[in-house]
Parts: sequence; structure tokens; C-alpha cells
Amino acid sequence: MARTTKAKEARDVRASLALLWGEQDRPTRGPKPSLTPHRIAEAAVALADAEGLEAVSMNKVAGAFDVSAMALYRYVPGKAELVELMIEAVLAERPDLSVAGDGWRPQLTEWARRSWAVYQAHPWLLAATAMRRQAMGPRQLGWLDAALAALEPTGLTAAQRHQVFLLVVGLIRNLAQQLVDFDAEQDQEWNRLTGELLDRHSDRFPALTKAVAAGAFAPTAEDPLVFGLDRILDGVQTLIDREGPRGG
Amino acid sequence: MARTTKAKEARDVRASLALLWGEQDRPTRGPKPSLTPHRIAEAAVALADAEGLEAVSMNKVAGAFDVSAMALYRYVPGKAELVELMIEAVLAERPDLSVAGDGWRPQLTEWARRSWAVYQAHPWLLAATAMRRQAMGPRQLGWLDAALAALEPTGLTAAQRHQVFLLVVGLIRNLAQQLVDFDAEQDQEWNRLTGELLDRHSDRFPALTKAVAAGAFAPTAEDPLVFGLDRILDGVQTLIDREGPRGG
DNA sequence: AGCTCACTGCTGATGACGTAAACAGTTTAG
DNA sequence: CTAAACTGTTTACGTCATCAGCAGTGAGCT
Repeated sequence: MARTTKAKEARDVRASLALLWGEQDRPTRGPKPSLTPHRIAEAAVALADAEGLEAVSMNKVAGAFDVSAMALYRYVPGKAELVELMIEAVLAERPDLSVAGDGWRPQLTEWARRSWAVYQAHPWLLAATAMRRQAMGPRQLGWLDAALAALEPTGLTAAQRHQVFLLVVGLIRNLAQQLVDFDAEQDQEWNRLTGELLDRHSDRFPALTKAVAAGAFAPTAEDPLVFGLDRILDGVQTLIDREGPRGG
Repeated sequence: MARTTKAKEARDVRASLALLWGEQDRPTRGPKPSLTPHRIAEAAVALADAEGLEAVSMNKVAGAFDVSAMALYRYVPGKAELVELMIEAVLAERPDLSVAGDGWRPQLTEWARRSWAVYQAHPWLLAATAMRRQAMGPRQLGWLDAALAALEPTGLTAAQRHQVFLLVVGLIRNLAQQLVDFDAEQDQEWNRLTGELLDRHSDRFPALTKAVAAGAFAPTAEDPLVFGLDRILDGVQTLIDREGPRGG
């Protein structure tokens, strides 16, 4: 059974990659296909934008084309691959960071801003990319390349640049998580219930009680990306300053 | 229908909170219960540790007690609440950070290390906490309080301390995500396939090609927590230095 | 022109999931 | 000792991804 699963997965990796990179040869004989993987992915994206990723079932996506769920399997190996196509579909082409100026910091900031914009426009992207992916499409690689390119002038090692990249991606994904979690009504409920609990147990949670009283959990108008990014990039700057003089 | 759902959710919040805080009054009449929410959560944790969160179905958890799935609903309102109990179950009591010394930085580092250890021991915790939670249990609040307490001597505002906390939690969750994603065999496959792709498209991804060649994606023995935490805390230190003199 | 067969899309079935409903058995308060 | 409260069970429903098998279609070859 494990054997079968593994063989199937291996097949899927190939199929998934061919799909993502558009390297599939189309058939000549038989009826004209009424769909394409791309159109299917677009419909799935529209569905996810409107109702969330959990609403994206093969049935509902197929319904957008008035077609049975099984019809989709003629175009896409399975749901996992469909999700990969959705990810590629919402990513723009490789971002041009030169508009932000010359330094690594403005460029990486620009990268983060654009990346964050994508997650804001498509909050399901977080859950979609959290599913274990075995291959990246050309656009994902393009974004990765742009960020690494921006970091080249820092003088950091390749491994350090990769680490910094991961930190920034991580920051954005965390913001996206907060965005997904957030629900004004529910937030109010949380504050109310947690307030009640803290009243009853303020001795157990003194710092939290003080923080709540000081408004640490009140909604803020500030762009949430700024604080985190400034902290991280300040930290990176410190690293550069420390390593530079020693000839790193 | 939406009405029904909302009413049901409201009921669940109450039930969930009572469960998490152990504030449920136990019945006197009727047969002795053979289970407790706590024991059920423990069994679910064992299952998740062994086979992952997706293996935790009501059926399998019930199977651990040789009981039907529906029996669990006498103790737990539903699966979401069971997951909440699982989260509380794997969290230790409020961590004592004083062992790390006096400064905010060693204490927060200690907090991060312990937190990271929990995620390492129970990788499913990431997915479990990603599900929208409406209430926190006493242990979750305890960890939160400990981190906020460690940040009090920084002189930062309450909102800033909260932001820093979110940054550190985010870092750990990102590491946990990488841990979940990682699969040596699959990683090798990724490197092979991406290598092939880069050979074919090295002009499109020059920075990435260089980075791969320089070993930026090679496995490292270093503790992955250190780099990210040092960057973030350096950035926080920069903020403190900047705000302090101005009388913030 | 006609045949073949790769290809499309369909129906139906399978097994997993969470959980609602209804029922049978058990214990304790009155 | 009866009735209420409680436990655990069986059955059933709706949803999901996906497999197997069938009918129709149309390009390429003879």
C-alpha cells in the first residue's frame, strides 16, 4: 500500500511540474476539450476568493462550468495539483523591485509589500501554500529569485541571505494568518470573554491584565507590516554592520 | 440557517470555555462516566503525535477506548473543542523564565526556546492552532503572560510589546511550518527537480541559480531558531535604543 | 468513405469524515 | 420504587476525493 502511494506520488510530481510549467503536449484526436487547467484554476480562485479555500471542492469548481466533478480529472491529476495551479494563478509575474530604489532595504521592503498585497487579496493563499508542496511553479520561483537578488548587495553569505528571505516570508505569512483569524465580531467576543476571565484570575496573569488595560490589544490603524518588517530589517542591518568590517 | 449556525457557535464558545477552564459541574445521577474530556484529549494527542493531526478522527480517538465515536460527544461538544483541549494538554504550565537571568532578552529567548520545544515535540500543534480559535485556555494565557512580563522592562509601549510578542510567536510558528514541511527524501527530490529546472531556465532565475550553487539551500546543522531570533531581537534592541533617549 | 481509437464527459460506487436523531440500558434522587 | 438524568449504541445523512466503467466524438489512416 505504501508502495502504491509512493509510486502514485512520484507520478504526480512529474504531472504537477509539467502542468505548472506548461510543458504538456496537447492531444490531436478526440473531441475538443471544453476546459483547460488554467480556466479551471481561475474558477477555483474565484470560488476561494468568494467563499474560502474550504469551499473549493471538485464538485463546486466543476459546477462553475456546468460539468460533473469527474470531468476535471481529465485536466488535473487531483485536487492537490489544482491548488498548486491556483497558487501560480494569483501570483503576478516576477515583481520589479527597481522602482523602490537601489538599496537592499527598500527593495526588500517593496518585495514584502507586494507579497503582502497578494495575501490580502487572496487570504486562502496561506492555507493553500501550507499544504506540503513538492514543486514550485515559475512564478513562485520568480518571486524567490527577486528577493534573493535584492539581498545580494548585502555582503551576507548565501545561507544568510536565504535565512533573511525566510524571515521576511515568515513575517508576511504570519500577518496573513492574523488576517484570516480576524473577525471583528469574534474579536469583540474574545475581548469580552477574556476580559471576564482576567477579572476572575487577574492574579494569575498580571502582565496580561496590565497589557489589556493599557490597550495593547486594541485595534490599531497602523499598517501591520511596518512594525515587523522594520524590526527584522533593523536586525539584518545590525548583522551586516557586524560582519562587514571583519571581511565577511 | 445562518441564524442556526451562529446560535450554535455561541453555545460552543461557552461550552468550550467551561471545558478549557475546568468550570463544568459534573452530574450526580446516571451511570458513572467511563471517560473524561482530559483522557480523551490525551488519547487524541497520542494519536496526533504518532500519526499526525489528520489521523485524529472521532472514530480513531474513540477506538482507543473501545467505544463508539458518538460516545465522545457526551464529553466534548465537537471536534473543534477536542482540538482546543489537545492544545491545552500539550502546553506545560506557565514557564518560569527567571532561570535565564534578568534581562528582557535572555528571558524572551528562553520563552522562545521552550515554545519551540513544544512545537518540535508536537508538530501538529501548528495546524491545530491555525484553526480559528475563539478562546484560550489557562495555559495558553499563562504563556502569553510570561512573554509579556518579560518585555515589561524594555520601556516599550504596551502595543509595541504586544507586537514584539507576535513577532516572536510568528517566528516559532514559521520554524514549525518548516519542520512540518521537511521530509529528507522529498527535500532531495525538490533539489533534484528544481536543479533541473534551473539548468533549463538559469537566465530567468540568476540569483536563485547562484544561491543554489553557493549552497544556500544545503542542510545546516545550526539551530534554526538562533538566526531568526537574533535578528528580531537585535531589531527590538535598536528600537529600544531609539525610543529610550527620547523619553518614550 | 469508413474505420479505429485516443480522447471527452458522464453515471455510479466506495470509503472516509463529522455529527444529528432516536433508543436502550444504568444509576441515583425523590 | 419510580422517574429523571445520564451513558453509550445503532442508524442515517450529507459532504468529500476519487476509482471504474461506459457512451459519445472526431482526427487520422486505409
